[in-house]
Amino acid sequence: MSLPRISVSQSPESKFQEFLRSRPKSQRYTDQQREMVRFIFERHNHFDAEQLIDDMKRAKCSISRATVYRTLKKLVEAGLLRELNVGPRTFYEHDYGYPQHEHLYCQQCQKMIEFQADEINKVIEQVCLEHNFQTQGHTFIIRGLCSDCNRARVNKRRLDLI
Amino acid sequence: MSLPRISVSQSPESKFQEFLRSRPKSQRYTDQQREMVRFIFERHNHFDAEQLIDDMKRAKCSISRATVYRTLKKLVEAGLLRELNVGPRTFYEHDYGYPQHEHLYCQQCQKMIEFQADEINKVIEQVCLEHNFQTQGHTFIIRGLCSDCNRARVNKRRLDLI
DNA sequence: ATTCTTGCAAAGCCTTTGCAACTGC
DNA sequence: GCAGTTGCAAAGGCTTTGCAAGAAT
Repeated sequence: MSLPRISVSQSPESKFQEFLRSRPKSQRYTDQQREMVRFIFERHNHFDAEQLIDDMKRAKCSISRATVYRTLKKLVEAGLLRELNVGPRTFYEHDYGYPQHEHLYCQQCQKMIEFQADEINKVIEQVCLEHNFQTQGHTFIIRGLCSDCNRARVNKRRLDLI
Repeated sequence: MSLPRISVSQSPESKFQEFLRSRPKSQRYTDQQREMVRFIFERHNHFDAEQLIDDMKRAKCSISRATVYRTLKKLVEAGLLRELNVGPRTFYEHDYGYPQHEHLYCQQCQKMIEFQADEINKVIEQVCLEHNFQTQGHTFIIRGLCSDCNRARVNKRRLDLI
């Protein structure tokens, strides 16, 4: 959507298959999982489990709530999706084939805006070194009002004053 | 605990009282709230609602689960506490009287380590400028293994090899 | 006296789980 | 055919809420 894709050698689907095969107890790639992976990687956006279930239902995909939750978990493990905790909600977004980035989150319209900032990685590296901490991931979210919502608010205030 | 307090002119208690009085519909400062504010600000740590309820119960404070949840919300609004979303869980920590900082979160032992990094603020400032975004707060959490857990893991691996 | 707060228990959300039927390998 | 997966519905956490009784101003 906003950032350029990274070119990757495998399709998300085959990468997931490979992941499943590589598990200690080899796992199976089912029709439901295939449908779900395709559905998710045909779009790029941020979603949570319930939204995905609704969207897939609307698109006439036949998959149960339980399977969606189970498969989301596997997709995160497989490195295809990234979990994002905004407030108490868990969102998901593409990880595989998409560059590292952070988020602006509009508390008004719930929009997520992606941005890249290399300085972040330097900070992480340095702090981890200092604290002898072995990083496995990070979350950086800036909350506030996006430009649209901000403009709308200013205009409203202006009207209120008349 | 790890960072130096900031000197503040008011006690958390009176700051909260002032906040309550200043509300559109003036709100009341009750015994339960007083007990809770004192309990929280006597220590410095990260906690979630359920932990707090347990701890207060153990300390023989009489306050109901519902009131704890209601009061936590007010304390955040009042600027006394800060919400922290780690995974799907909501933690709280002192905000009033405590300097800005970010967190390392050990996924093994759940420890929270605080650190300060001014560069973060520069990044925020610049990104917000670029996107015409009005910031209201941010979350920056680095997840991984703390030095203790890391050492334990390395030792375990060493033993496994013998 | 009025209006806000409390405590309780019930309801709500989101997520996980036990189990019998089913399906990929 | 075996082992892993599905769908269902029930159960689990955590949080919110309706309401009658109680407390602050």
